[in-house]
Order: sequence, then structure tokens, then C-alpha cells
Amino acid sequence: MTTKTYGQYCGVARALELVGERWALLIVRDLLVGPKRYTDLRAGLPKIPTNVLATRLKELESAGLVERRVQPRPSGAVVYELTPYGLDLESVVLALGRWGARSLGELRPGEIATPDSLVMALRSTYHPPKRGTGKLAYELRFGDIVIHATCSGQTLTVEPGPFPEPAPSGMVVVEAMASLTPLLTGAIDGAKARASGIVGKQASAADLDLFATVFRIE
Amino acid sequence: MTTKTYGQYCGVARALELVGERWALLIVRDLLVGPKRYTDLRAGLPKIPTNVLATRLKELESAGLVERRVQPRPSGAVVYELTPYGLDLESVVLALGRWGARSLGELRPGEIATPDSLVMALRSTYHPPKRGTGKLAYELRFGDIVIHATCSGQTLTVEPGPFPEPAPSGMVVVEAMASLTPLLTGAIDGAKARASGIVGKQASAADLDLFATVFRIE
DNA sequence: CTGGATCCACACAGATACTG
DNA sequence: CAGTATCTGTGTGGATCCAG
Repeated sequence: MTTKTYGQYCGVARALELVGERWALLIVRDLLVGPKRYTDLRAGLPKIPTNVLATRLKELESAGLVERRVQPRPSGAVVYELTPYGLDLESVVLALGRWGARSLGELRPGEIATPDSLVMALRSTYHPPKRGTGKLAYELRFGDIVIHATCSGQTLTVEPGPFPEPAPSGMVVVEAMASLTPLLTGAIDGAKARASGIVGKQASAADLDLFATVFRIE
Repeated sequence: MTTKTYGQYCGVARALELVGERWALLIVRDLLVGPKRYTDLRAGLPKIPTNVLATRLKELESAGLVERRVQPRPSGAVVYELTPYGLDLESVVLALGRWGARSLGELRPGEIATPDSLVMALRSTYHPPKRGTGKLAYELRFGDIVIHATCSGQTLTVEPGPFPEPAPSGMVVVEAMASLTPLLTGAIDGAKARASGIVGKQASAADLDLFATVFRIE
């Protein structure tokens, strides 16, 4: 958001004036996963110049999308959190991520994945299973990055990190092999990932198929 | 799309590298209404510098979102048209427009509305009527700007300009008074617009109510 | 007239160093 | 930890000019 406007009385133009600048929607993407500290945002966006991050946060705050909160002592930590209006950007970020994931090829040199970006990617590909699958629990692993998801019906939760103990029984562990692409594009299959069961369940190819049905593009 | 990347293997980041630069999504917005010539795009985006428009079009073309076509003689006109991948940005533009429309206040000085922006705004607020309303036809007028829409069930068409002759019977004319805001935000009522029937129908407040139900935010 | 290209001034992004 | 300060380069805005 700058002094420069598009001069159009239009929702799209107004939205771009609020979140159209470089890095803004990526900051929102990470905040959609949960409130974060300044340092956490830097960790999730390693290539953002620190002055740009500071500027964006001020702009998003004065636009009413982000709230800067100082935690009570003793922590005294500064936390950035989306306001309700900021949270409503989820549909935008998900639509954008769905569209952009289609042109994700292989990992390019210097390119990284982050837990938060994976969380939003998974949220963007969710298709509620038709019926009778009950509650599903997945733990996704790619290298050091681990996220977990549970879903039943319309309700989906995806969060960074492994399941807190005790892990839900019936949880299926999905490990992406060699490439994240299939996970982000929904083109997952046995050659690209494997499912291993934990906690009283033996995972099978059928589990991976179900996963690929629930999380897919379009 | 520049040489600058976000360095993230993420659909959102990739999307922003493709259409995240200034003016890009507004060009896409106008092209979603239909193929356009260079001059038409300039007319719809009066404040875009001509070199920026030319640059964006090249970028969008090399990204595979836009196709530049030269019409056969005698016209020989240059036309820019969205590719299928570019057309898939409609969900993104609609989501962005819905979100941004909520912070549209009154028309600001120097701000204009265009037929294309109104067309996309109306598309973004469509809620298919539950049942039994049959086919609805509206002609919307605000100052010089006229667009028309028909809808029945899931199918919606909104296009710039008045209905071609002969106008559909039962068409309702909705005239925004003094302000476009209610049209774009769905907060329309009798104080802000009026419905007048044409072609064998006498429009009533009920017609305006139905309109406000079919086209509204969230 | 359409469909741009060229030029310049400047605001903003990127990179790095520094600070309460 | 949470930023600020400073410098540099590039993208953007604005105006003008040009070829078919």
C-alpha cells in the first residue's frame, strides 16, 4: 500500500492497494497459519529484506489487516496477528496458491519450502471426502519439515509440526520422496510417496490413494 | 514477473511471481471480460503508463497467460486474449474483488469506474437463487456505464453494454443512484437504487429485493 | 488512428550494517 | 529480539515521440 493508487473504484483495485505489494501476501500466508513473532516471519521468509518486512507490517497494521500485540510480562514478546478482516484473505490466498501450484515444476536452485507454505498448500487442495471415511489423520514429512492434518467432513485442520503426543490412533504417515511436487500438485502416487502406519494401524497403498483423493488440485 | 523471485517452493509465491506485479491482475481482470486490443486496455486502465502496459503484456504472454493474436486482414488488429491457464485466474480475481469490495467506501476524488470492473464486480457477488426463480435478466445503469446480466441456476453471464435488441422480456433495469457502493458491496436497497421494468413488465420493490439477494457479498 | 518505443525522475526493493 | 539506518539499483510513473 503506497501513496500510489490505481484510480479505480473496484474491489480488485482496492485489494491490490492493500495487499498488492511485494511480500505482502506471503506475510499474510504465514500469518494465516497462526500469530507470529517478527523473527518467526523472517525465518519463514528468509529472502525478505528486514526493512521491507518492517514496512509491510506497519502498512498491514494501519490497513487493519494485522494487529501488533505485546504479550504481558514476563515474555514481553511482540506478536503479529491477523484481524478478522485479514483472516478473510484466506480464500484469496488459497485460490492464488491453487492456481500457482499448477506451474510449480521441480525445486529450483536456491528455492526452499517452509512448514507454513506447506500447511497452506495442503489447505488449498482439500476436498471433503464424500461420506463415511470417518476421521482422517495424516502426518506429512519431507526432509526436516513435518506437518500434520486431521479432517472429517467439512472440517479440516492443518498445522506445522508433528502431532502432539499422543498421536491419534489410525494416523497415517505420508513421506514425500525426493520431491515435494506431487504433494503440492496433488499428483501423488506410490512412486512419489509412501504411507507408513503408526499407532496400531498398518498403512497401505489404499491409504495413499485416499490421501491423494482428499488432497488434490481441482 | 521479474528476475526477482521469492525463493520459495510454494504455489502462492509462484503465482505472485507471475501476476504479482503492479497492474498485472487488473489487466487480467479486464481480459476476463473478453479479448481486447491494446487501446481498449488503455481505455479501461487510464492511469497505466503505456510502457508498463506493454511490458506487462509481454510478461503475461511469455508466462503463458495471454496470447497476442493478429487478426487476419483487412482488420489486422492486434488482440490480447487469455489462454486457458490465464482464464483460470478468474477464481483468484473474483476472490480478491469480493474481499476488496468490503473496504470500498465512497468514490474518492479522481477515481473512476469502468464497464469491465463493474462486470467483474457483479460476477464476484453472484449467489445462484435457490430455485424456481426462472431466468432473470437485468440491465444495470450508472451514469454512462451500462452492463447487462442474465442468470438462471448456476449459470451467470455478465457483459458490458446494454442488452442487444431485442431486450429479453421481463428484463429489470436497475439504476444506481448517486453512488456505486451499494451495487459493489451488495448493500443495495430502495434508497440507493431503483428498479424500473421494461418490455412488458412493471418492476417493483420485490424485483430490487430479489436482485439484492442474488448479487450480494458473502 | 493503433500499437507501441524512448527518455527521465523518482520511489521503492534489496542488501547490509547497526542499535535500543 | 525487534527492529532502524543507509546505500544502491531497478521498477514505476509520466510525458513524449515514432512507425505502420
